[in-house]
This record gives sequence, structure tokens and C-alpha cells, in this order.
Amino acid sequence: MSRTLENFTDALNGASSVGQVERQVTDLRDRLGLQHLLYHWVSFEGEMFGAGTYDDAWRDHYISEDFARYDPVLQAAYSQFHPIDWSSLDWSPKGARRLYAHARDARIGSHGATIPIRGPNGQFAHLTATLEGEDQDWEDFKNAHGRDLILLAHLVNQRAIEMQQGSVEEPRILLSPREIDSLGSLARGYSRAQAAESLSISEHTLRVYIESARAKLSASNTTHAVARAVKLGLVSI
Amino acid sequence: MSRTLENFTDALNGASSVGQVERQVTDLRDRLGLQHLLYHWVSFEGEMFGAGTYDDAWRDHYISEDFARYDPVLQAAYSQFHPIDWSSLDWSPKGARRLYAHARDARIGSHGATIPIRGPNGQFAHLTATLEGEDQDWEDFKNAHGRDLILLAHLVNQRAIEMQQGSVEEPRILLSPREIDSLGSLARGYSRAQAAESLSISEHTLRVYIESARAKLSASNTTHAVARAVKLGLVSI
DNA sequence: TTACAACTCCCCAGATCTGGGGAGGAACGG
DNA sequence: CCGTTCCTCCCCAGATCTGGGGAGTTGTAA
Repeated sequence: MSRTLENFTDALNGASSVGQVERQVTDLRDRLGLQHLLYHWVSFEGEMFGAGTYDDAWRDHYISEDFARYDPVLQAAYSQFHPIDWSSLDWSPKGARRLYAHARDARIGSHGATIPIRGPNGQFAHLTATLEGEDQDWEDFKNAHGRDLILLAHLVNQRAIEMQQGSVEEPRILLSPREIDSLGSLARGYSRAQAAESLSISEHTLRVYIESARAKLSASNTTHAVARAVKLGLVSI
Repeated sequence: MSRTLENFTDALNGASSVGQVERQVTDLRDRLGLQHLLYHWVSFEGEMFGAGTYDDAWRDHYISEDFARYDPVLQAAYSQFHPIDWSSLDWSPKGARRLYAHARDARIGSHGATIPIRGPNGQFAHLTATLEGEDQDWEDFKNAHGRDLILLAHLVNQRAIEMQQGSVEEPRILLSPREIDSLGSLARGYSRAQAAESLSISEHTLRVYIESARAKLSASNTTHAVARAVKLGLVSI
């Protein structure tokens, strides 16, 4: 790990407010010669916060244009473990092309990488670094700092969790094995009749499991319960 | 990052079998002066695999005694994001004390750290490093290599996912914006009537979007479509 | 011993979803 | 210009899900 990053992470541990974190992120961005650096947490309930160097105008614009719907970076971040190099993504759909054009106008950066990071209970965040320059500049940066960014993402997320932990901790949702089996079958497309048969139980029993899982997941209906369970990693498909 | 770890991760990328990975892990353990080093993936279905230096006798013993139920390291790994220093855990419950005694007998190590790591779709793994020595030896190791272990966990997990995924690449599925809106509303628990109203369309229109999204996702029914869309990161909830 | 969670099973009646059919207009790329 | 995709809307009839009620057994921890 480079000295710059060591100093940054030491300072991060001393930060006691988001404002201080943001100043340190800005400083690190400049030291690394980046266009932007952003840490962004998307909580399970949809709350968002972050610390980074995107200006308010871009943030507001991104939200008002509902770019999250079209953003291939976000979609890749949700579904992948690997760091995402923006140049590896498909920007051909219309919405994505539009986002790309607007981001170029806003001087977000010609190249970027986004590192997804996951914590317990469905916590999700990502660290994004962008650079303005030629392809070779970007390759050089990745070779020099690619692994550093991974570690940085982890350490920033760790600090963010520590800062967040003053507030209420979400209770951990636990489903029983049969609840997991039941929602899992539905998530894989079985009807209730099929699911009951495959689990060798009656549909009545299956329903009890679904309903109790629904209650634990605070879900309005079964589809909602399944979606939450998939999102929380409680069932696999 | 130290030269030893760089060499290890470069070799890891060239490994084409679990056996090769295991040899490299053993080598790294020795270079770092550790008692043991273990990467352990716990799949959702309960399958476990890993690459590490615990011997088969300990693994079998751990399983036959059902120590996973009592292991405070595992419990902490499931519920925390931070690297877990074993010495920070509460070993006073009866089962945990018993596990601790058996692990000491098996020379697992007097000190250890476990780094939890999470991927998409509920994937969970951890990297554990143990050391036999005095408290000061352990503090020295953590200061020298603590952050390296975090990065190592990430890179090993990345490699493990690559190996697990083989050659099957899912064709990229694209949903239209209205399809995304529709499935997203259902994933958030809206009934079709509510979803149609919130999107300012008729239920008939909503249904067309749901059905076309279902076809694109090769889903048996709507719940299946929603689950797949969540899993693939196509909709957020 | 008691309480709770997990597992098993049932009923009725109404609400919602699904298979299968139909239709039109606008935008974009070849 | 034509074909495709996306967006908009409709019908009928049957299948499935849901709200609300009921029940029992077993195992475990306090």
C-alpha cells in the first residue's frame, strides 16, 4: 500500500464527521491525480449517503433524470463481486448513452472504476474512482493503484459502518430452514402446488411458511417477500 | 502490499485448480510465519469448500462435533463487516469454551483473525489466519499484515468466484425502462392495481410489461421474474 | 415445567393473477 | 419504407393466491 493511502486511512480513523471524511476524500483524490472519488452507501431501505467529490449539481441532475434506472455501472455493481471497469460495460442502450453523454458534459471523467462492497444484512456500498485522460493513463492508474482501491473501499466502508452504528441497528432477519426452502422454491418459479410437492408437504403447510416468512420480512405480499429474501441473500436461485 | 503477497496473488491468478491454490496457500502461510491460513466459502446450500492448511482430522472433528453451532468466530463473521480478532470474542459460553479447548489441542493457533467477505446473491466466505505465539507476536503480525489480509481475502474470493463460474456466461438481459419500473413496483410489494396507479398506466398496460419482462427473463411466473430481476441487479427495491 | 419456535395440516370466500386472444401509435435503425 | 421495440389499452374465463379463522406435535431453553 502506498504511503498516500496509508496516511489517508489513518486520517480516516480519526475523522469524526462526514464533513471531515469528505475533506480527506478530496485531498486523496488530488494526491492520486483523479478526477473524482466517491464512496456511496445504499441502505436496504433505500437511504443513500456518501462522501465524495461529485458536486451537488451532478448529484441533483442524476437524481432528477432518474439515471439510476439506466446506469450500467450500478447494475453491474449489484450483480458482481469484481471491481467494475466502466470501459468494460455496455453503454449502447439509449438510457445509458444519455447518461454517458451527460456525465461527459459534467466532466465526471473519461474513465472510471467502481468497487462494490457488501456488509451484513444486505448492506451495500460502492467506491468509485474516475480519471480524465487517455486510455494509457487509465491503464497506468489501474496498474499502480487498482488493488489499493479495493482495500480503500473496504476500509472506508468499515469506517462508515462505525460512524453509522450510533443509530439503530437493524435486527437480523432469520428465516427457518423450511421458510427458506419455501421462498426459494417460489423464487425459482414453482407454483405453490409444485413447491409443496417438491418439499413433500401440503400446500397448507407451505402457506404457513410463506406467511410466517412474509411477517418476518415485513412484506406486503409473497412477491415482495421473495424479492426481499433474494436481496438479503436469504434464498438463492 | 508486501512482495510476498504480490507474488502470491500473481500466482493465484495463474492457478487452474483447487489443488494448486492449496499449495500456494501453504507456501504463503509459511512465508508469513503463520500457524494456519484458510479460505473458506460457505455456500448457501450448506456446501463448504476451501483452500487452506487445516488438516482433515480437524475438519472432520469440527463437523462431527457440530462446532459451527457454537463457534463465536463464525457468528461474528456472519454479523460483522470488520475483520474479527479472535481475542475480542466471548469464549465463555459452554460450547465455545469446548471448541476453544479442542482447537488448542489440535494446535490450531493461539491467536487468529477472520475476515468475512460477501459477494452477490448471498455468497459468503471468510479468510482465517492463525498464529502460535505470545500476545506481542500477534500484535506485531497484525500491524505488519492486517491490511494485507483484507486485500488477500478479497482477491482470493475473486479468484474463487472465477473458478466457480466456469465458462457459463449468461447472455445479458436488457429490460425496457417500463419493464424495470413494473417489476420494481412489484418487488416493493405493490399489487398490480397499486403499481399501475403509481406508474399512471392501466393494469392492462402493466400486464403487458410484466409479461414481456417475464419472457425476457425466461421466468415461469411473475414472482420468478421479480426474483431473477433482483438477483441480476436489474431492479432495485 | 412452561413458553416459544418450527414443523405439520385444515376450512371458506373473495381478490388477484394468468393464458390466450385482440388492438393502436411513435421512434429508430437498416 | 419496413421491421422491431417500446409504449399504450382492451376482453373472457379459469387458476391461483390471500385474509381470516381453526387445529396438533416436537424439541429446546429458561
